[in-house]
Amino acid sequence: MTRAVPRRFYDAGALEVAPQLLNKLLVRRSLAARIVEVEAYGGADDPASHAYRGMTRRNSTMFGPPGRLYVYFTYGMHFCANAVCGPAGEAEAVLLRALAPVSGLDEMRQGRHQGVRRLDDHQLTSGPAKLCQAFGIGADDDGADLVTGDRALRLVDDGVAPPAQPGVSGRVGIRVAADRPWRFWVPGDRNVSVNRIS
DNA sequence: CTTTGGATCGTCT
DNA sequence: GACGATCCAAAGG
Repeated sequence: MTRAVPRRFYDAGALEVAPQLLNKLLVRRSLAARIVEVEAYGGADDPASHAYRGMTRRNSTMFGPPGRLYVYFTYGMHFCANAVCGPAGEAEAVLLRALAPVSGLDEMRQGRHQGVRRLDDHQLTSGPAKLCQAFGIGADDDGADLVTGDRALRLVDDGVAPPAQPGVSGRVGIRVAADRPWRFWVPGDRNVSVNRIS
């Protein structure tokens, strides 16, 4: 059975919500994929967070109510997506780093028409920018409500529990506070983006 | 197999 | 004006 993830799920801080997000499903129309890797980002207390230096036009969704999607543009060509957590104003969020495709693989493959070579299933959503390409997530989806599905993006629970003992490591791709063990993944899943442990 | 560099531009200093 | 919560292809061992 499948049920929507309720608003109160996001009330806790990002560090608490992040591992609970593992094995939940991201759904958009006929597309569905299981969350297998995430990272927690704090607010004013986390130097690696976009919210560290206060609210700006770019990060304002982080400062809003929980349960919404914070989408940002980076490296001149990539989007990444986060689930906003905690009370409004705290500006905490969980970055979706990797998914395991469940349905709609052909459409995901189309969204990711990059090079000429054929992509294996486990390469469709195995990275924060890749999963946005596969799901067609862009600037228009910043602020999307994951509970009401106002942009067709929802998080649902199909009964698969989060792993009792998730993989844990420092966060990827940041320079400051990289030692905080705030990255979590489903052990053994082939879609996890980085397999180095540190 | 690992390492490196290019792409590409909105955001903040 | 510098730099990213990245990805990919090409070069190197």
